[in-house]
Amino acid sequence: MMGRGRGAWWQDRFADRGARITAPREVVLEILQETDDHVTAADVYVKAHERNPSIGLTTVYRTLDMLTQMGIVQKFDFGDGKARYELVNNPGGKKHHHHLVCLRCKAIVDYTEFLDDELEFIGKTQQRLSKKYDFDITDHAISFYGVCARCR
Amino acid sequence: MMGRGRGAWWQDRFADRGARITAPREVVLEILQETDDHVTAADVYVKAHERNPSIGLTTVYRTLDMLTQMGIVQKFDFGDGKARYELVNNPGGKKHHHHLVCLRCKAIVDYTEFLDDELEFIGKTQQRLSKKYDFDITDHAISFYGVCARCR
DNA sequence: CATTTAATGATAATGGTTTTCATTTTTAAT
DNA sequence: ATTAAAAATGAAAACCATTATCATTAAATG
Repeated sequence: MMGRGRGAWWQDRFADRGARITAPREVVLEILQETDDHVTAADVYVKAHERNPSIGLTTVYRTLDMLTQMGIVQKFDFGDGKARYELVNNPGGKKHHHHLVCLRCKAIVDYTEFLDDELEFIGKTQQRLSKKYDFDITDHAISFYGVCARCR
Repeated sequence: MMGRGRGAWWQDRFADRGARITAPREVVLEILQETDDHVTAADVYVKAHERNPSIGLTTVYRTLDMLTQMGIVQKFDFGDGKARYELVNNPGGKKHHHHLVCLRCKAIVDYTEFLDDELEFIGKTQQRLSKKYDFDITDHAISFYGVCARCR
């Protein structure tokens, strides 16, 4: 139903990198796929620990970091002292979106509108940057900052 | 030469907010204007302390935070555990730019190219978002993520 | 099965950032 | 000016998310 064999879509990416598919890593991926929020490492840890009490916080951090480096997860910092994580491509989950951040109360609005123009612009820019700086670009993030109605 | 009276461009913004123009704040602004880097709070503190040893680290943090909320400074987190700050509009300083981040070594490339297309896209999107979500948008950030040549 | 390598988890340590609180400075009022 | 009220400051302590350490366990390899 997805990918080759009976593995999930991300398993091939692990293989390419020589990373082992372990129980804790599977649990973390599961959890990320089930949520639509920007979760913190602690959030993931709590849920992971419920399913498998042997999973430690350290491993959650390490796994999230690995996934970030692989481009499977995107790491954000909205300014409240905790990093947030979310799947880059969540099949059947939340779709591509960007963020609108209130500089006062740190509220986050996820917007999915107006992405048609973006597609063209990002595509072209990514290609140019990629070539000029010899980067293997896998992702991007756009954030707008301002003050929300309630804080004004 | 700039703004009204003999004040710097940011003084009016302070007045509007009822924020006082104090010596430590002036020093922090000076320092930010003199650099083209993404400085950490500690960086600013060291320089500020040189000019006026009575300035404390706490005040530097508080000032940077205030400036961020006012939209005068942009705060970044590139994933190395320290927040970075830079002036949004630095007259005579570094020009508008965005970032290309290596997910492995966390190297940052500031790019200033290809901003013509951006101008149009960002302008339109900002206006739409502003209206739809009732946000007073003052700034934006675009980041591309990938793996640099050396890490590949 | 044996061996090597990777991954894990409990704990301790780290360190950037924030809180606390007494003091000082600035502004507004008298 | 003098005084009273409010804002800003700084030293030190507290916080807390994240990372390093290291002994143990699990997985891949031949």
